[in-house]
Amino acid sequence: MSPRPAVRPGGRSARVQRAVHDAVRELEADQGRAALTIPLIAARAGVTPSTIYRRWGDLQDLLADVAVERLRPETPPADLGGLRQDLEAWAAGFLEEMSSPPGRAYIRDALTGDPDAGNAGQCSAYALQQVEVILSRAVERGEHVPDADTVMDHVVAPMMYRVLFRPGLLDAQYARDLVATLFYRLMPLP
Amino acid sequence: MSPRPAVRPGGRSARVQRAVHDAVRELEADQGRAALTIPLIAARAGVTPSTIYRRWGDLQDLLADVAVERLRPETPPADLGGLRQDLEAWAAGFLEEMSSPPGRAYIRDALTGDPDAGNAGQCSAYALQQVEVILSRAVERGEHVPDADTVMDHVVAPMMYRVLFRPGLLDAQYARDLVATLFYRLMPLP
DNA sequence: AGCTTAACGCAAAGTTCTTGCGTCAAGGGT
DNA sequence: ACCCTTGACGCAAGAACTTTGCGTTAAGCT
Repeated sequence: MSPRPAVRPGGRSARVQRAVHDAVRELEADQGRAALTIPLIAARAGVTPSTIYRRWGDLQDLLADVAVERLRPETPPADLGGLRQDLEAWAAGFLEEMSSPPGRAYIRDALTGDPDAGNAGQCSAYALQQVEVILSRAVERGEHVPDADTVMDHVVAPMMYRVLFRPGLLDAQYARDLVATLFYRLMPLP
Repeated sequence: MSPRPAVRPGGRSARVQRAVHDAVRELEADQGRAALTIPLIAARAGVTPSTIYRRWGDLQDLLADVAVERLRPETPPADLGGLRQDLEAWAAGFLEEMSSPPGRAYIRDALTGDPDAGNAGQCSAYALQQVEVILSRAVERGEHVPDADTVMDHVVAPMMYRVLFRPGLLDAQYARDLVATLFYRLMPLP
């Protein structure tokens, strides 16, 4: 995993981490990402630069840490009463969030400087978890459901691919089309 | 697009670009990516650091430029006589290349520091082009073929998603399984 | 051949990064 | 409740990297 701290999560360390994360978000909003430097962030957070260098390593690692936190879903997927509706709504919201400029920036931050894909893996785990909530609710209703990996491969992956590699080919309908393809062609036969 | 030069592609500029690109690859092989710095690259290439700063901006932009060049396919996809065989072979080779440590590193380099996804878009265009070669050959044979975008969404995208977000879930069989799913479930009905 | 101008080298100034050392406080034990 | 151990922080000096102005070179054009 990346240099996520959490070694001694007590009072002071936690305070520093929060101050630094807040400083990153404030400066990012104020000055834009290109203006971010570690000395600047440290000054805003009220710590010395060397503290950040020691805990996070470099700017990329710090931004990756912040990005993963920002990409964590805040609420479970809405329950609309049926698998198809739940998946469509979740996929549309997910695509909306990920294709926005800040969303794309966070994804790229989470991907960079991360040889073993620890941060990126965490993001994928968040999405997988949301999908599994939707699927297990559908199972309880007695619906036929696809594998979570099938949803990841044929709904989440195409959206993320276009977000990262082919921006401009994205709208809310695309998410619904992928779910439709999942239902009409990829669903296990009942 | 990124600060790719090409403004005055004449003798000297071309020489400098080649020397710098070569220096990046040599140092990357010798010392590892973590050791790369612009002054080091400049020294190896026989230019002054300011030349690199002016032409490429920073290390990320330079690495992205090198990565796109390295990710350009060197040969058209093999013609094995049938769409399914061609796609399976190409997908397996593509996955093999992209999932290798250097492959993943190049992809991440191409993605980073690239707000408008110019470099990443180029990589996707390379893959699309290869797919289109395979598909148009199949059309000439009179085979039924899927859309290129369908192949991108349901074969290329899942592979790239796992390369970036879920390493460890990858083997050559996965590529073949995706092509099999394309054929049995996603193909247009004849 | 001469002209125009993008691109390069050099060097100085500014900023960022690294590192050693002393200090502080979190977590744990007596 | 108090002390002990140790990870984390602040400070400051030194090193490395980045930026920038200016003179020079050579590519592309007429």
